[in-house]
Amino acid sequence: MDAQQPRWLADDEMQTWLALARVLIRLPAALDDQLQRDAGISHFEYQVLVGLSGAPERTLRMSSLAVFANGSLSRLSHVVGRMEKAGWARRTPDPTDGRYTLAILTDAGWDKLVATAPGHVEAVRALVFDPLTRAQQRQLGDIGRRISRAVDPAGSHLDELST
Amino acid sequence: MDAQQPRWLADDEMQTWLALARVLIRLPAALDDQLQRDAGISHFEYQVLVGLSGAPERTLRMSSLAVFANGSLSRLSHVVGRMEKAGWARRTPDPTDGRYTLAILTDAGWDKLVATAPGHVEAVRALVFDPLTRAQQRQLGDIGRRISRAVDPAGSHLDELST
DNA sequence: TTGGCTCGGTTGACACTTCAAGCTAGGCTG
DNA sequence: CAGCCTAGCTTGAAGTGTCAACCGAGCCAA
Repeated sequence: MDAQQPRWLADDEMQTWLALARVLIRLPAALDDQLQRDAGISHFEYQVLVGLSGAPERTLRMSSLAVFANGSLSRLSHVVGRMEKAGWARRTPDPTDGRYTLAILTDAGWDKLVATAPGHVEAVRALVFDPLTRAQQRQLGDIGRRISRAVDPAGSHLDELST
Repeated sequence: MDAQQPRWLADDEMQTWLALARVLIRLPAALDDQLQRDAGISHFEYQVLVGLSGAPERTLRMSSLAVFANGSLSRLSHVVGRMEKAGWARRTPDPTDGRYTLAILTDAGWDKLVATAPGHVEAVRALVFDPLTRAQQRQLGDIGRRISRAVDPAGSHLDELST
């Protein structure tokens, strides 16, 4: 690193940041790969399945589902469109307020999730939890919530959500 | 969560995983936004600039650069193509072995990085380091390296790299 | 030296995300 | 109750990453 190098981080911070940056890139890619390989779906689609499966009537408004799945409404609309073609979901206007659209998980969608979830959970365990001590697992939760709060002060209380 | 819900994680693990999942999605997005807004470049392009800036002669083989920037050779090729048009880099066959291509940072590219880095470092500090205690910062480094190693046992020793 | 092999790199087609514009239902204001 | 406004959602176009096929330089074996 030469003398004109723009101001950067202290050495130990740099090591931490490099490790984190690698995780930020590689971990989602690895999880996506596992889902793609074993189930032919993206992590985002998986989150949509999980979101709907945990909701009453297996039904959620598109806008709520978008928040849950951490994506834009536009992206969700495209994806649910594809999932409708696959027979995993269907859409219908909210009878109580026609401005909303309800996304509903079909039985086929439920079956898809049941078939997919164990393998994915296994991958999360293998890549995230198993390499860490119990103490580190707890630390990671706290650290994640703190960073979350810094990134998006408004939405981070959603961390308390159930599945 | 109803009784037929597919097997999932224990409650505390679930909380940790949800927090981490949020970070995995939102933190890169936030950092990308900052770079896009302030400098009009993606995080990947930024990494390319950093990689070249720290190399001898500000020059690196495409394949080494791809590893450093955590991306595929194909992606790098497209991106360096765009950066060449912007005048930030140029390419030339390696004189010592024509099979390799050398990517070289131009003065304009160097200037671009110098103009961009401080703001980006600031964002990393604000979103990652500031919300954590010193102890957590150290923990995060260790945790990151462990997960890194689990995700990609081959490449994770690169964590020891300097910029 | 010539033919085949390996591998770094490029290219073009396809898929997906994003962005901006548009549509429609319901609320609100006159 | 008529017209406007807001907001949820959809849609099509444009940009970007991925994938697979391809190209060409050097190596090696016959």
